[in-house]
Amino acid sequence: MRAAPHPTDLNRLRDFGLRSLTRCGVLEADEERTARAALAEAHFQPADHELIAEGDPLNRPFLLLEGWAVRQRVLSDGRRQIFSFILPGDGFGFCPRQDGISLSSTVALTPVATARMPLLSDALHRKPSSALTRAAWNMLSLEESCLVNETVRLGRQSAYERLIHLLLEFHDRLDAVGLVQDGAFTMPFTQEVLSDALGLSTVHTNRTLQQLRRERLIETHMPVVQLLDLNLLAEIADYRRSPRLA
Amino acid sequence: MRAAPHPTDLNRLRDFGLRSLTRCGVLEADEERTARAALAEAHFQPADHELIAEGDPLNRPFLLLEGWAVRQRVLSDGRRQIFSFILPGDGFGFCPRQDGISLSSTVALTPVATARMPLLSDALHRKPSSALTRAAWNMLSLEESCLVNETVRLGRQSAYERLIHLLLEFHDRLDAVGLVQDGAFTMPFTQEVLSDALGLSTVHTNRTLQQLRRERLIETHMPVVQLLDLNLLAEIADYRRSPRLA
DNA sequence: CGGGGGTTTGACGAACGTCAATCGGGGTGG
DNA sequence: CCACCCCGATTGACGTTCGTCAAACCCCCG
Repeated sequence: MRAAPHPTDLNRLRDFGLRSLTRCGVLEADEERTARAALAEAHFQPADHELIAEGDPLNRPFLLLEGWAVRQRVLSDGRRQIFSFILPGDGFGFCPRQDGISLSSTVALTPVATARMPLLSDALHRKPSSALTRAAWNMLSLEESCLVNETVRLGRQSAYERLIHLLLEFHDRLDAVGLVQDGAFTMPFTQEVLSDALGLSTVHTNRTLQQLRRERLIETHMPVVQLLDLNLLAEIADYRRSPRLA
Repeated sequence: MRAAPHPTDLNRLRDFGLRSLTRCGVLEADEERTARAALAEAHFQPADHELIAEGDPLNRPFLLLEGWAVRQRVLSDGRRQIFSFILPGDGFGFCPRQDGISLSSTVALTPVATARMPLLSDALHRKPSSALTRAAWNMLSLEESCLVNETVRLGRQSAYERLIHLLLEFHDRLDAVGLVQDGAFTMPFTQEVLSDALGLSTVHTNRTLQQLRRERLIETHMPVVQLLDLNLLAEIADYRRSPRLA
């Protein structure tokens, strides 16, 4: 828990949360009431907090309102693979099975604000026409498409391509929730985190970043990254915009 | 289309399909009728047939009754990444969104037998207590856990560990549908396919296979592979049995 | 007997990892 | 205000894993 946040902050977080839930259309009156009530009680956790541990039941849906988190698995000798990033507006902690067990752990990269959102797992089993139901599906579906992108990066792309591809994914996902300005966004974590997502050593990640800067494809004033030529970058990395973000 | 299959064959396939649908419990009477009707019309496709193309709508669920298929993406320069294998008893071609679009293509590795199974996507939106609904969720859920395993292999494991890990996954998944005898199973495709799943060159895959044979960890009489010491293999590759298979 | 696809081999090179030292900036205690 | 410290970024030297290329081999089939 952080220090008590300013009320204005809470309002901003609540509005942000509502926008995430209504991305597929307007909510029913009762849904909106429930959502507002849930969003009124935001939780704040510090960086490195383990939000979900391996083995935890996946029956407590959350909405991430602020900050970054990752889903990762740690091998017995300490190697870590980050396989997905959770960004503001993303849901996590739920799965369509009632008896789902997490096979990975979910960890906050930065201080985060989250809200319990039981609504999300309820929505999964309702009429597919409801806006909330579609929003919940969208979240699961985006997760899968990101996982597929990750396997392609890791399996068949060079370090150079991989890094660009991941940066573009960040750009598009953050852009969809209004967190990009002028091609610039915040990447509030160390190069080690980036390396564990890209399957590279930190040294090599560092050198690849330098190369991108030298070639004037990106500019960094950490933690802010700016992509200088989206189209060129997308071509280099064979990046395909995800229709799930629209 | 292959030559018309022998009726005994059709019966075997139908029974196999029913077992897959009832893995989570007995079906309702009407569900079973619908399933039997669908299974009565098996489709047969040759190897290399593209079952689902990139961009196809994901609204036609199938059940794979026989043979192997993969989901893959091909980069613009021809590099291919296979990110998941579809085995007998697995469902494919559906997704919880109504407007889902496939971002990858699904291709038969061998001649395959499939059955249209609209029942599966209907089930997604029904009461979570139904056996069929749980079976449908199970399929999607297994898919995700396999994707996570794949990213860990590709991102943080050596060629040697990767290969073992994937072989163990094949073993467990095939075992769950009765296609393993004595630790031996059929892997009916070329080393190139294996390489495209492991993110390796065929040459290196070949050498890694040889190493496993030399160390007497596996035996091969292609296309049959036998794993000689499951526990040792699992320890080497940090392999964790998936609870989703039970 | 010839041909073709898949497997195997060897030689070589490139991409990436490891180790260890250095740098740089923000925070902290004196 | 300054010295110190610590963590993360950076650099260099070197090693290893894995990729590439090209040839040979093997087996099945026509």
